[in-house]
Amino acid sequence: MSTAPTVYDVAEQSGVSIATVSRVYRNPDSVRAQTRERVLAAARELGYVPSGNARGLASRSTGVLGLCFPDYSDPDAESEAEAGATGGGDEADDDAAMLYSDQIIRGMERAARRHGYALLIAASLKGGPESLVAKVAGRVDGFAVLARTVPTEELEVISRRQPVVMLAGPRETDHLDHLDHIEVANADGQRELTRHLIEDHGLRRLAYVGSAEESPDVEARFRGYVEACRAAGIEVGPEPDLRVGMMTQAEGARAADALLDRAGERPEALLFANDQMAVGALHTLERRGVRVPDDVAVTGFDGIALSRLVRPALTTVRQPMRRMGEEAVELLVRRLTGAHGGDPVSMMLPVSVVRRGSCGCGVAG
Amino acid sequence: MSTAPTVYDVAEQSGVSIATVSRVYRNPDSVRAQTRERVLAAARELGYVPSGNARGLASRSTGVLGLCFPDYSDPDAESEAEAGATGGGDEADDDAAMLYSDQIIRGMERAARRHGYALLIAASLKGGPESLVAKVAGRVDGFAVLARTVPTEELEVISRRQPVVMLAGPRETDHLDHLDHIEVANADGQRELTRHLIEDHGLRRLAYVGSAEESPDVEARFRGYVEACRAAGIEVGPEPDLRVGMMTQAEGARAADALLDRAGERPEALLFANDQMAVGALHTLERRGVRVPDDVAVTGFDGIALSRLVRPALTTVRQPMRRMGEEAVELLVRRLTGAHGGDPVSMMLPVSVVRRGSCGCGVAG
DNA sequence: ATGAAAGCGCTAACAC
DNA sequence: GTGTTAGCGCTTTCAT
Repeated sequence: MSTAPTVYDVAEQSGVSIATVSRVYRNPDSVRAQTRERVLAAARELGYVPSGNARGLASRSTGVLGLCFPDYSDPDAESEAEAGATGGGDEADDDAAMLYSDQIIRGMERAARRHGYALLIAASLKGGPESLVAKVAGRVDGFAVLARTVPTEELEVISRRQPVVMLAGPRETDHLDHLDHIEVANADGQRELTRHLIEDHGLRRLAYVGSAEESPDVEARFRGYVEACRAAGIEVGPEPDLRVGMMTQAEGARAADALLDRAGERPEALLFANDQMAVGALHTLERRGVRVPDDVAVTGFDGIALSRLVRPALTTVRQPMRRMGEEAVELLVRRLTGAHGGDPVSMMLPVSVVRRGSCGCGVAG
Repeated sequence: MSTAPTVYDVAEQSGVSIATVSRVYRNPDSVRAQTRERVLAAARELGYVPSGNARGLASRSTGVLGLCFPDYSDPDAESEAEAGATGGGDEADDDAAMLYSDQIIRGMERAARRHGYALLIAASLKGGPESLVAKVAGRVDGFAVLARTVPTEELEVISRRQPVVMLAGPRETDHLDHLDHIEVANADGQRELTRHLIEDHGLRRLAYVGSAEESPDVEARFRGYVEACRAAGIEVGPEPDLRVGMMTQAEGARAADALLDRAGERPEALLFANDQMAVGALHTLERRGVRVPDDVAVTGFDGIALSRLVRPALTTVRQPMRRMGEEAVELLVRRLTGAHGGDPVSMMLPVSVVRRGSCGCGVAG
């Protein structure tokens, strides 16, 4: 790979100045047709491709939007799902491993495309002072970050310089007032799902499995659960019945074991703060010969693809991740085109309860 | 948004030279700890974020890999699938709309992440002389292109300057000898699927629906079909029984109509060159009261998520799109790290036949 | 319509 | 260890 040709090479080859070469690419109409052709011909011949970097540097804009997300590689989701959650070994399926972040990527890509932007995606990796965000931030016109991917303070700094929209997580009123923010109605969803279990299925002994890590989303879900219980006159403590470390299938499986082995009456329903745990629990339950939903109902949260593939299919709350990605782009684009003033936008996306077999509803899906 | 701070600002603020600031970020250990802290502190205070563009320009490398793909927005796939292919209206599902390209993106993202690269994705959009590739090419260290996304000659030019791997499509021996290339075993897959229909289900009156556009992949599939027929002593012409324009659900539906309305005996099996058409056909067949697979078998190709969701589930050939994305990155990374010499690599990924309801096999999935 | 020249913010030799 | 000095390839006034 010899050294790449530059504007200078093209200029020389076509007998014009570098300014003209530049114009040919940026604003073709400002150059006489004949000149333009000469330049284009030379460019073709030399194999000239404008350097995006040089361009970005000189023009301070890249035409690229970004997305940073945590390195969510849940080994379970990526392997177990592929190993065939449907029972058919040959059904090993990429789709089942579709993650959260993949849906957001899809949404952002589509929306970015509509607006003529490309999308730069990067998952966090541990690294020096040069964190992930910095890498992305330095290469895009604006970007979205999944909550808790990067230190808040870092975002604080960066968002002073370019549009940033925070995805999920709560609005952090403390420092990040100038950040746009999109979240989903976690509490609403979990409340409605819980209400469904209580009122429609007549269940009253419920157990909730949350997370040990600080996660505003997960806390909001628990809050919704509590609200629904109280509204129905069911007593609940201020804490989930169980908190697990990772919200993975493995932990969910363990959680189910723990809950069933507890002294006292067995719960009629196990509510998990996400689908992965619920799926893990399903495995445990099957292994122990506990029937779902007859002996115990199980519910998740998220609406990942896997939730529909397991048997029984998982009743859950679907988060509009794709839509979130789209809205993120819309927000960024609006900021970049100077729309809505300095006031930070904050939106909450509605979720929907998906009733499937694991709570005792029909066999849809 | 005031103007962003630069190395100069940080240097001044911390009383060092810009070179030192640069070192702190690129090679922290080459700077005395104390100095480093001062610099980092200043950076934090000023809200300094290194410019990826300036960096790329100066160092001629970006740490980013790219992917260009066609603007495949099949309106059917994106809307009809979401409208609930499963019958449950509430099952509106993002997953069903998972495209081809989304799987490749997933694969590339995972692999890129492992190697410390970010991924830049861009779908083609009509544009001036400044085509899509140029935009991507100018911002990445190397990239993958889905076949037929960009003019061959353009690729020819660019691939002289940076690693490019072509996805799908045949190797173009004419001009693009220095391009790496990954394709899937289209012919093998269609041949095996056809053999299955003939030998295992005893069907002999088959009809093949291909595409009118030039597509080497689609042609290879047809070739596999022909081979299987001939091997079984079934006569077939040199052309598909029908060629449609777009390979969309709508066209597939129309194709089914056309085939059923033809004079002569009704075919026992309808083989489509992709899943989307097959799904469209399923709709038509149901509308007309033709039972699948009892009256006629239907098969697709690709293994998109939707294929498993329709009823009956579609028998198809699964392409390892995700794996393709991963391999693409591996190839690019190897090139970038100077591995395997100038000789272009070409690999063919195996596919697998997925037997489901639409051909008369079990009810898996 | 086209050219000249001054950066854009950073890296990379090379000195010290 | 740290500073100096050239660029990297392009955009962009400002002239002409």
